[in-house]
Parts: sequence; structure tokens; C-alpha cells
Amino acid sequence: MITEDNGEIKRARGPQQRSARARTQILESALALFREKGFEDATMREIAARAGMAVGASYYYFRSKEEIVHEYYLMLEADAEAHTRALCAEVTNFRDRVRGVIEYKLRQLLPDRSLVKVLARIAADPDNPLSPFSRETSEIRNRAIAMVGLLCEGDEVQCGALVRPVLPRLVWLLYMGAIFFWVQDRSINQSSTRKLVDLTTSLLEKVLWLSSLPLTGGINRLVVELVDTIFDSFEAQ
Amino acid sequence: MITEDNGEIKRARGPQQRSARARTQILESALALFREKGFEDATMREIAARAGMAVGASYYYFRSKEEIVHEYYLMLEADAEAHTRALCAEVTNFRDRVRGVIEYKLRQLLPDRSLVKVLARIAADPDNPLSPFSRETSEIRNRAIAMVGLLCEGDEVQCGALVRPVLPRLVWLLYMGAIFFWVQDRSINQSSTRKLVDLTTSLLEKVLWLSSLPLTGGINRLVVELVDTIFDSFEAQ
DNA sequence: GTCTATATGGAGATAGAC
DNA sequence: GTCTATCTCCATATAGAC
Repeated sequence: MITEDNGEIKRARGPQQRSARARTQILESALALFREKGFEDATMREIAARAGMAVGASYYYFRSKEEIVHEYYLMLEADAEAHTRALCAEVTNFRDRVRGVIEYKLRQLLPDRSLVKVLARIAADPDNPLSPFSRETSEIRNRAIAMVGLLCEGDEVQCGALVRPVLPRLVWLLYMGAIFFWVQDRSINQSSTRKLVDLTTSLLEKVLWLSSLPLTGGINRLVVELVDTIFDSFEAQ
Repeated sequence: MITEDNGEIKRARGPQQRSARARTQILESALALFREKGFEDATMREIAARAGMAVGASYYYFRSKEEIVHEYYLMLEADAEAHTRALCAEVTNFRDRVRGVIEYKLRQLLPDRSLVKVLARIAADPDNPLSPFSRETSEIRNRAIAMVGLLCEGDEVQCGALVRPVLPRLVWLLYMGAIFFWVQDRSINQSSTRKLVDLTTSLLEKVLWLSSLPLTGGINRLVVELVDTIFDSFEAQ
């Protein structure tokens, strides 16, 4: 791997190291600028300049300005995953778990509202391969769903047997919905989102309890089919 | 109103007329180009050229390329409103009405998928005043909700008395969700969306029936509070 | 593979004519 | 108020150096 060509001064500890360092520098420079002036006003010229490189170098590592934001989002996801594991060890109540995960994510995103708007734009564009609903991101998506699946484990959750297998995907949809609502939320201190999360998690708990009654067999079947339809379409084409 | 200044040759039938004509020309030129090459590839230069004007003129009538698309959407809405009235006279079953309205909208949008993507992007941006969730569009939104309200009229709908007043807003959310899903839907012929609409309308019907039972009083209250919270946040700030 | 220098093409802004 | 001509600035593309 380590080619023994001319002993350049620039090179530090092999090409991989140098490359990783450059990538990190661009990412950090971009993030700092995004925070200072927002996504739109930070230009690739500035980002590259601050990282001590030419514009083209940024494009070598990131296909677009948006892709930098996406990389940042993946970093947050890794952190959220660790938090979820810790949460599951501490809290056993289903509703508290779901609320905990959503609230943690919103706390994570709070300092970077400007970037979350970009993520929302990406999500709304069906042609964007970075979209959380695209075929290309199915690995990331499934990982997130598996994470949510941890919340549903344990014998605490009371719900119909039919619904049980789709529960993680259902909660993931709620989770995505909460983030979308939060981005849109213009109320002071995003108080509406807090209300929304309280209400939807309470609702979920009650509805799941209802789903264990024989009365709701038809509804349960419809819900399962609905969730399957939604997620099948993500993988399609 | 009609000022009697110099008899210009250019003027046809008063300034208003001329202005409206120019506006229409730009709109038509833009729409034609959007259909030919898609939204992104159609440039303001071309749009203006085809309308026989300079770029600045287009910006005089429309603040942005997006605003042209929004104007087009309003034209579709007027047409949809007429259709809804006709539908309500013909069909009395609630589920068929809701499905009919959503399907009509999707048929309307089908020839202009490229433009609907732009609308989705607008909707995802909380800073965009043209967003269907913004304070600025609350008049358009309320008009659309009132239109949906027509579907809920008549004594056919079986649902809890508590839920009844929020039903139009609830159905509007379903309606918006269906459009969003349709834009994202990559399945051939958007077959997933058709399935989704069938399933969600069936589900709605069943859930509404359930909401009339005493058992679901707590859930009904939560739903009402949830809908209020959501729509309050649209009007906030 | 990693990066620099430079080019391209378009959205939107603006000064000022009529 | 309506519109033209022209300018600025940026994201992204690309040729080729090392």
C-alpha cells in the first residue's frame, strides 16, 4: 500500500492519511462557515480557501455543497446511535424511549437549523440520491430503523401481534415526521414541536394498546399493508 | 383610471390590459419551456426571449422562477375546486369522495411531474413564503381546507362528535401527504401511490367509525389537540 | 490518486430609458 | 408603472500538473 516514491515534504504519513486529513479540513472549514453565515451564503471558494486549498479540491472530496451537509448528518447519526443504546439500558417504558430518542435528535440539530433546512430540501427531492427515501440510502435508512427497533424490544410494548413487526418502521416514520415538523415550526422556542411530540407519543401508546383488542383486526391488517407499501416504494426501481 | 396621455402606438387597450398580457405571455412561455426541457434546464433568458422580452421583464412580474410554478399551481387549484363541487353532487360516500379528490389532483399533476418536484422543494423550505405551510399562504390553505370540508358534509360520515370539526384539516393533511408520496414514488406507473390511497382511505373510514365508540374518547381528544397544534404552528410568528 | 488554475453558464440585481 | 441592457457572483466542470 505505501508506495516508496519521492520523499515529498508535504506528505505526512502516507497518502491515505494525507487524503483523510484534507477531507477533514474541508469538512471542518465548511461547517464553521455554515455556522457563521448559513449554508447559502457560505461559498465553495471560501470553504476551500479556509481549508487552504483550491475550489477543485473540495469537489474532489465532495460531489456538491449538499454532500458536505449529508456527511455531517451521518456523523450525528453515529452519535445518536450511541445515545439510543444508553437510553435503552436506562429507560424501559416505550413511550419515554421514543420521546427520548426524538428529543435527543432535535437537541442535536438545534445549533444547525440552517443545515437541517438543506437536509429537508434534499429529502423533498425524489431525484437526489442523498434523500433518506432513496434506494441509494437504503443502508443508512435500515440502520436507523434497526436503531429504532431497539426501542421496541422488551416485553413492555402492548400491541397487536400483527402490528409488532412493522412497529420499528412505523416509529421511524413518526421520527422523520417530527424532524420535518420541527424544521417548519415557527413557534417561539419550537414549543409546538414539543407539544406535537408529547401528543403523538401518547397517541401511539394508546393506539398500540387498542391494536391488541380483537375489535381492530381489520385496521391492523391495513396498517401493516400500508407500512409495507410505503417502504417497498423506497426500494423500488 | 384611463389616463389620457400621448397616444402611444404600443398601447393596445389601456395599461392594465397590456400588463396582464405580458404576464400571461411570460407564464405561457415558461410553462411551455418547463414541459420541453424540465424546470432546471429552462433558463430565464429563454423564457423571456420566447415571450419577446428582456430577462428583467420576467423578474418584474415574477420574483423568481419558482414563483411562476406557484402561479401555475394556483390555476390548477381553481380547476380542482370546480371538480370537487361536481364530485360532491354526484358521489355521497365519504371514502369515494376523498379518493376521488386525491386521484383528480394526481391526474392534474401527472403531465408536470418536473414542476411538482419544485413545489415539493418549496414546501420543504420553511423560509419560503410560497410554502403551503407558511403564514403567507394561509388564505390559499384555508380555501383548500374549506374545499375538503365539502367532502365531509352530509350525514354519511360516521365519526365521533369531537373529531368532526377537525376532519377537514385531517383530510387535508392526508391529501398533502398523498401528493408528497406521489412525488417520491419511484414504482412503475406510481402503482404504490394508488395502493397507498386505497389503504389510507379505507383506514380513515374504519378509524372514523371506531372514533364514534365510547372506548376511544381519550384518543379522540388527543387527535383534536394534535390537529390544533399542527395548524396553530402554521399561523404562528 | 490528489490537487491547481481556469472556464462556463446561469440566477438574480440594478441603473436608468420611456 | 413597464421594460431593456448590462453586471455580478456563484456552483460546478474540466484540463492537466505532480
